[in-house]
Amino acid sequence: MSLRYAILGLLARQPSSGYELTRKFDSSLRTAWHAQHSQIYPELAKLEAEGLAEIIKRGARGSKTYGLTESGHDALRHWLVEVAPDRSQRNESAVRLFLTQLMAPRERRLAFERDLAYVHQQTAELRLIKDQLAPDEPFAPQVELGLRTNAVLSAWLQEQADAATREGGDGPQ
Amino acid sequence: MSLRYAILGLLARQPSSGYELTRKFDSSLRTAWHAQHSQIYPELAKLEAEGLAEIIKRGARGSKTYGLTESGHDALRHWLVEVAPDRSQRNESAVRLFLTQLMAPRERRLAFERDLAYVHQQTAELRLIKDQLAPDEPFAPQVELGLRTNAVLSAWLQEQADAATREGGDGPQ
DNA sequence: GTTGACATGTAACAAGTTACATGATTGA
DNA sequence: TCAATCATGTAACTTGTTACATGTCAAC
Repeated sequence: MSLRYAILGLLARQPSSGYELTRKFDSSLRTAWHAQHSQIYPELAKLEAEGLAEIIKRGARGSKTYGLTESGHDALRHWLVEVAPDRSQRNESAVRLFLTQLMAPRERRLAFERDLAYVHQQTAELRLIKDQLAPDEPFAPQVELGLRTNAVLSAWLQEQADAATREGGDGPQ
Repeated sequence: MSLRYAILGLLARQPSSGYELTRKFDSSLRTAWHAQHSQIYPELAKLEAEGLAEIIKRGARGSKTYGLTESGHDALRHWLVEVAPDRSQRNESAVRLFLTQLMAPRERRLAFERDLAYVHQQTAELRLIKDQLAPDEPFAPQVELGLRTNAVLSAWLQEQADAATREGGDGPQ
């Protein structure tokens, strides 16, 4: 049911259309939860049918902006405060890291460098977000956590890439 | 298809039964991928039918120990080296962190403390694993990464819990 | 003898992906 | 007018969860 609450949470922060939610799942929620538009639209319809969300504006090109109803806010608060978190994860990159020792040093080095490039790019995006943050923005700590986590990850990946090189990964490049 | 490769990867590290794999998904792979036995047994059957895994031993209580075939090793290597990683994630705890500002200071503080307890417990488990690691164990760097990531996370959670307390979370305990 | 861990499986359902399908609006 | 982006939806399929179902073996 996390998709449902991720949507309720995004709508609580800012009323949005399905299209806008889809982009938010690809940007701000990228590192937390993934969803396609084909999953979002039916869920919005269900939320509306159950009275947790409502259409608050119909705009151009048939767009429908949804906002939370009172019971939507209640359901979200209840989930955040009372429901025990499900700690299970699905993270393919982590599976790959777990299995890197099965690769030859050269392939392993390349895999670490590929991940490093991804983390660097993500860090650049986070820095951009941080610089554009309004001074009263309550979202700053989450950005800070992302930057700190990325710093640790990228240092580790660099160490591992170097170790793989020493083991016979025939040097950088 | 990550489940398939997670299983192939675990079998490459060590031939195992479905029951043993189920426990590994709950322990060593806990922070990367989650799977129940009801998903693992049918997947093992498929892997065998496709010639990627084979039963190498039948033990007590009907247990079947699977190992990789040559083409199983090839499929795994191909995935690790050639297939572009899927970076999308499903992490409910991250969704919750993203939404913490929607809670009142008191509830927020309790949520951070709940997460802190979980991270502390997980850190203790990792330290235990680290101490029991054989000196030649190639898995040590992954444990180290877990410890470093947890250190960053727990420092951040503590800062956030303190901030929530200052905002009106009526003090620890 | 009965509890608990070991061990494997299936069926019904829910969640998520991929592909298909359609149409509006903007800017070059 | 053409391409890109905005905007919503559905259908077929795959993946994952929950619940049901069965049997073995060891220790108490």
